Amino acid sequence: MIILSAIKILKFSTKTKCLSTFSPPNFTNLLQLSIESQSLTTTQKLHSKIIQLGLHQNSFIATKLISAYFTCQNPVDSRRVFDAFEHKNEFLWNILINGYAKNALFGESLNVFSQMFRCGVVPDEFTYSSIVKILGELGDLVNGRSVHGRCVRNGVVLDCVVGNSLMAMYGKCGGFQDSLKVFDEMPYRNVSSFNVVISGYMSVKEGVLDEKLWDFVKDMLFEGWEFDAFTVSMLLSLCGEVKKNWCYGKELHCYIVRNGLEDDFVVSSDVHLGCCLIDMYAKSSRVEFGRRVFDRLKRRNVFAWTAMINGYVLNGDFDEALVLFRQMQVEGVEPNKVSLISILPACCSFDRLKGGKQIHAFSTRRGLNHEVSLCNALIDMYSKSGSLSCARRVFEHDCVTKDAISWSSMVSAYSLHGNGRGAVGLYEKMLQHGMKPDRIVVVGVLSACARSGLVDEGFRIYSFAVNEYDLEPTLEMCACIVDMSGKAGQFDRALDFIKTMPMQPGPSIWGALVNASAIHGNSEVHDLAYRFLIQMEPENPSNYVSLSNLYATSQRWDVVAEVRTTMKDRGLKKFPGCSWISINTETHSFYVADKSHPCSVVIYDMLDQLILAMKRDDNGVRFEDTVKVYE
DNA sequence: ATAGGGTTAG
Repeated sequence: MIILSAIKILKFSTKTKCLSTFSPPNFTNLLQLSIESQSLTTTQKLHSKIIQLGLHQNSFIATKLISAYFTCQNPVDSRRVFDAFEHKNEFLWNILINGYAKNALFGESLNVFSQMFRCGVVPDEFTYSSIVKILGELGDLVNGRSVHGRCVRNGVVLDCVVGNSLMAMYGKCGGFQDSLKVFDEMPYRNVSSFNVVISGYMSVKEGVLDEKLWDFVKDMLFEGWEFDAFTVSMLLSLCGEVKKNWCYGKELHCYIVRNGLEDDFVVSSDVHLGCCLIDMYAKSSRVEFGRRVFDRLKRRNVFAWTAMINGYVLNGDFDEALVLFRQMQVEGVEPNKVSLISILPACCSFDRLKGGKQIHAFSTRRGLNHEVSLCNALIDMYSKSGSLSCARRVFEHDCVTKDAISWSSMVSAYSLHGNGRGAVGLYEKMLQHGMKPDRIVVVGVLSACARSGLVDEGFRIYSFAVNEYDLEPTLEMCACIVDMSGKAGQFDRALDFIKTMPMQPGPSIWGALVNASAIHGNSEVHDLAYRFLIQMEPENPSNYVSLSNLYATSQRWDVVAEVRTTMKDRGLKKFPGCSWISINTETHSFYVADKSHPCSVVIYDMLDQLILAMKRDDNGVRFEDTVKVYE
């Protein structure tokens, strides 16, 4: 609409040849409109008019024109305008550097920077802050340091924004200590300086630093600084996590309201903070509070919808997530890659496979199906929905470039489907492709070995990963080994392994052993493992239940009663596990020995027959054939 | 005009 009227003005003025209408300020306004609407054709029309009228040497107009071409992703034309301009000032050079950076042409930006020197133009603080940012984006610590030195020598380091950009650069290049040093030496700081430090603390992401970050934020408040939207959004992202220090999500929300920061997303259309709030509430299991924020947003862009959908998914409300996913499209917001990745876990069960396939088809139509992160989510979805073959198809055909997650998702898919050989085979293939195994894929393949009884394979894979790939063994990896040997009844091997483990065995280790010894009826190992387990986790009801179950199988009812009494004394209650199945959108759930279902008699009868069939299957009769008889 | 913040997969 705006741009249409701009063109109308242009046509009218051309006809009337009224030159006063084209005084420079008007042209800059028109160019500003074409920047805001990112319209290349308007920019080109304005450009030709400007040349016709001989206004292309006007520095205001040239600047806007260069910016306009950059925002229309036409850097070549920006450069043409720049080159044709005769009296270039540093302002114009800076525009060029930034324009290239906005188009991710960082190399060009750096070229312009050195060209500036050759032309005898002195870069100013604007130039330096941009260049430093670019070096940060490139992770170029070497040049970052040398430019820092130059900033010190020519004095621009005293500029607050240059200081902030230097800090950010060091943070992105892994030099957080250097970043703190710059902060300490800054003569003038603003809130952003503090924000950069906070962001640095967060990207280092070590548990120890959490405490220091907390202290830093407290000091910031103590010195009288006020959080701005950037500060709050970063702190909010720490709140959903299970770390004890950061349960301040609600307080931060209050801060937002008190300090008028809510206007950003309720009055204006900057929904950034709103998204952070939705995410924080979702991660704190308070998705309904997030929904209230969502409903109040002035403008719901794809980020907002995705954050809300992801919130419902995280909290297990898959139906509501799917409702919102449809609604966002009805309201004309196009889901992006992240939206699709977020909704996919809502389709991770057999009864939702159809929905998952629809998402897959949708992504293919939008040309997103080769995106590696989306492929990985699809592999996981298909695997959890029971379709190993579809998972494999995505892995082979859609997933053109495979990353560590692609391989590990596919390995886990085989594991989940009880195909240990398939998992091991794929893992080996991954190594042949020159992919370095990480702790997660190793856990995936080891759990596959445990499920399929591939004990020797498992041990071989473990020591190869540790010795040849310098992989630090994790507790989870070790638990897999113990689980694997235990399930195969090789308790000596399991116990030997526990002795040589590089870390203290935790509940997961003893739990695996308790489980395995219960299966094999090995009461000696069971007693040993159980003693450790109870000592470590006296409050976990599952531990007592497993003990009681073990003694129940050997009809030691006296011990069973004793365990139950202990549990009662300690006030522990175990909620029984349950299975469910959805038939025609109705969900039926079953507990152990549950006879409450109206069709209970028929169901148990079928179950007995199936068990019989499976037993017969052991003797070479095909299970599928037997089932067919019952259908 | 320059710096700092958002949704995602094993």
